[in-house]
Amino acid sequence: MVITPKNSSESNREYAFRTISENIISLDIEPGSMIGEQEIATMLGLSRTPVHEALLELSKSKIVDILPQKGCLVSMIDSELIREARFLRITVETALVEDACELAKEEDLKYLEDNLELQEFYLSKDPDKLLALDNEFHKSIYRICNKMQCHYMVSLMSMHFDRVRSLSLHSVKDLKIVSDHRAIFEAIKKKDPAAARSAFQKHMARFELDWNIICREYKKYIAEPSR
Amino acid sequence: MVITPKNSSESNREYAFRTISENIISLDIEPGSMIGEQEIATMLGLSRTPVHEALLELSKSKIVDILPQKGCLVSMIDSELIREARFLRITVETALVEDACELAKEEDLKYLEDNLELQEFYLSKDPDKLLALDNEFHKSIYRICNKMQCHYMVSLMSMHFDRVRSLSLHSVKDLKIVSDHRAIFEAIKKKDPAAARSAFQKHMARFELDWNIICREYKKYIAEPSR
DNA sequence: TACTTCAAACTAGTATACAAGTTTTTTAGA
DNA sequence: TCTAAAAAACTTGTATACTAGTTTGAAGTA
Repeated sequence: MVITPKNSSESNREYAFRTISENIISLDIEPGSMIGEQEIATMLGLSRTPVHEALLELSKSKIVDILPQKGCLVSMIDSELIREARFLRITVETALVEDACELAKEEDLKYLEDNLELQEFYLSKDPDKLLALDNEFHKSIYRICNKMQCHYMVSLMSMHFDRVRSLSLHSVKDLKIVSDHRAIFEAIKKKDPAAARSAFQKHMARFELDWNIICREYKKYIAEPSR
Repeated sequence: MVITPKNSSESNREYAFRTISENIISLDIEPGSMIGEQEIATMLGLSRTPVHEALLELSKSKIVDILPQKGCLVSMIDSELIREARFLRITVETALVEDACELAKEEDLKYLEDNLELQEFYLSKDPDKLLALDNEFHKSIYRICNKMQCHYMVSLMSMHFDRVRSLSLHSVKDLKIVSDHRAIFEAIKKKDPAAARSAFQKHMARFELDWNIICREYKKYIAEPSR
């Protein structure tokens, strides 16, 4: 488990939530492993209470499964939940990129452009940095459309998806996501909703290809279909 | 505050969450009022802990606003958050009703039909019962499409919307929602995605009309636009 | 050795106690 | 009476203590 210092602006609960989330997404906490409240509390120098509350929130998205009086199971990579997370993101964000064509102001376009340049810079250098920029790019679309509450809900579910993207960035060589993002950006800049829509859907379709590769390489982390 | 007995299958935290939610949506707890953890804990015969955790979860959807060391504010009716909740529901459920045309089995159609008959029965008799059946109808669409995790996320945000629907059912006389639901059902039964889509969008558009009526009648509960 | 039983060592859920910050009330002073 | 400062009475955040249930492992029995 990777522990970063506590940000002065965050509460103990927020600190615990952020740290656990980061470690689950980065796979520093392995899918299928058990984590104890006391164990994490000790590592973070906190009591059980804020850790308990953080795990409670994480359990809402089923990224962890609290087994009362037993422990806290970090979920295996579950293709059904990833499917749901993808469905939600594709559905919501497809609608958003169309709206963004109308709503994006000059400063919004500037911000997206800056983000894209950083993505291009870090493309082959730092996968984790790229992932953070990717997330920020998508988040900006929500911000442009004044849908930050939706972003919170979608991002909570996206953790299932993010964990796999984390794998993907490290194992899949041929990355097209940055050029995808630029195509989406250009469509928004040209205020062309149809182009934005198709560029976004092309972007999200790419994942289908990667899934087969990931299944092969990380079989041990992938849940058996329950049916 | 209306207190129902604790269901034997639910934990104290779930009991607190359910009770507080129900009272916020039914407006038995007034928008803009302050509620204390201790106060609610005493009413429910619990300690602060499970109540605290329930309020924490509610704060994630911004239906309550926890002010540290001050108290817990039940949010005013906020048109921006309602807009977001509606956007999310319309976007997600429009996609779902299309999919449902393909995925609905005989037993699913049977279940929807039964629900519809109950809706028709309670239409002019019991607004709260009707609201519950309405929610169950929409939830069934998620179930048919295997998207229950999405349902949880959407429903958490929908509380803003639900609170207004609760007003609407009591104050708006001309209710078309049941016939809307039947139109959606018939489209799914005929496996006609285009018809399902348009029936659903017609259903959700209806709310625009009611909003003006609600604003007039319940002005005291509606937040000032912050901008 | 293999199986049972029971106790000890874990787990999370919840109650309580205290810490830290805000609001309200009281009191002192003019 | 009015103002200002201090203290008391609140609030939530967090730590700790206890409860209840699960797992584990050792002791006892065949």
